[in-house]
Amino acid sequence: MVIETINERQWSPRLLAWFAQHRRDLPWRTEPRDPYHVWVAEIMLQQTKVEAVRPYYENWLHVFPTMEALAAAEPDEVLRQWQGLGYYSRARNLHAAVREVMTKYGGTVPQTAKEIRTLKGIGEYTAGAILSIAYGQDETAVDGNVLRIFARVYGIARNILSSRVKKEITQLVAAQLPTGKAGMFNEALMDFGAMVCIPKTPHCEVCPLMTMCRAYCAGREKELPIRVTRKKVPVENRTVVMIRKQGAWLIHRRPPTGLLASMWEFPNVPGKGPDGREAVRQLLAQVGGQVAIESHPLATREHVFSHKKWRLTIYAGTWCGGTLLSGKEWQWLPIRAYTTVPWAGPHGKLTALEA
DNA sequence: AATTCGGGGAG
DNA sequence: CTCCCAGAATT
Repeated sequence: MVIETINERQWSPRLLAWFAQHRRDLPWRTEPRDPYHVWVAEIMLQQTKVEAVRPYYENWLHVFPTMEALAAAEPDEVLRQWQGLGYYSRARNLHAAVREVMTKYGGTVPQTAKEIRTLKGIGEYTAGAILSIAYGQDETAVDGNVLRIFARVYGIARNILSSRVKKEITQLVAAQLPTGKAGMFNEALMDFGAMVCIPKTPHCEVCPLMTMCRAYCAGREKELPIRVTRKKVPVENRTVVMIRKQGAWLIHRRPPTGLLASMWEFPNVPGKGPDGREAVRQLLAQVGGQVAIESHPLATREHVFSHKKWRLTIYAGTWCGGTLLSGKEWQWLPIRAYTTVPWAGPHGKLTALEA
């Protein structure tokens, strides 16, 4: 097979040829393209699958066939028609923006990027989509499909969700935009991304760009694109007690394996409030001591790991008696020697609380 | 740059 | 169950 290089190459004709054969017949693609229709479709399609949008779109144009009709509607009625489609700000913004078009632009959807971008709910992508599809302007419309396709074709192994990569891909799209056919190209990318260059398992065997796709040629089409999301880490409440006996703190060495292995910490247990304090008291009883724990926390601290977050509630406590079982995992640490042990995560910083 | 905002279908 | 989808607004 001949491997073609993608840099500097104009491949939009190949995609347009594919589009001519495989273009989806969608209700908002009636000719001539109406700016209002394109607008409604683009808003509904934000983060929403085509099949979910289809019935809503048809109903919408039935209930609000024109911008005049939509502008005249009550907000509750507008929201009612959107009910079930999700992201309800889209409906509120669309309603407000259409009203603005009626009053401020004489009922004509603005034809410049600058003006159309001021309308509520119309961001970078939607502005480009409306201007290119409805008005035939040479504008890019970079959405999730485009980011995925370009990341693969150009072999971009970086986070497509970062603004930097988005900007770079936008430049690549602009360089590829066929003059006078930007709208068609943008729609071709949508269909291509929905039918061939799909997220998980792309259909490379039928792809018209396979010979020039860097990801495919490297056998990495399933590894791209890369999307790094901040998955919310679980929060773990822990109760920490700083126990003093004369000039020393009672500290504990963590297990030799696992999180913060073998590092030293103040006595602590999962949980918070009275239950947490009671759990610490019992823990120390097992070790051989009776302790009294203050009823009010000394401080709270949060510490973020890659996979979890500790929310620490720190109490002061006093050693009331007993003998510490001999062993290597507990010891009394002279206060002035606090820098001599390796502290587990945030525990070292707690020494500042009771200096 | 990170969060929030819905709902549904695919894997 | 997780991921992802024709994103935008807010912080």
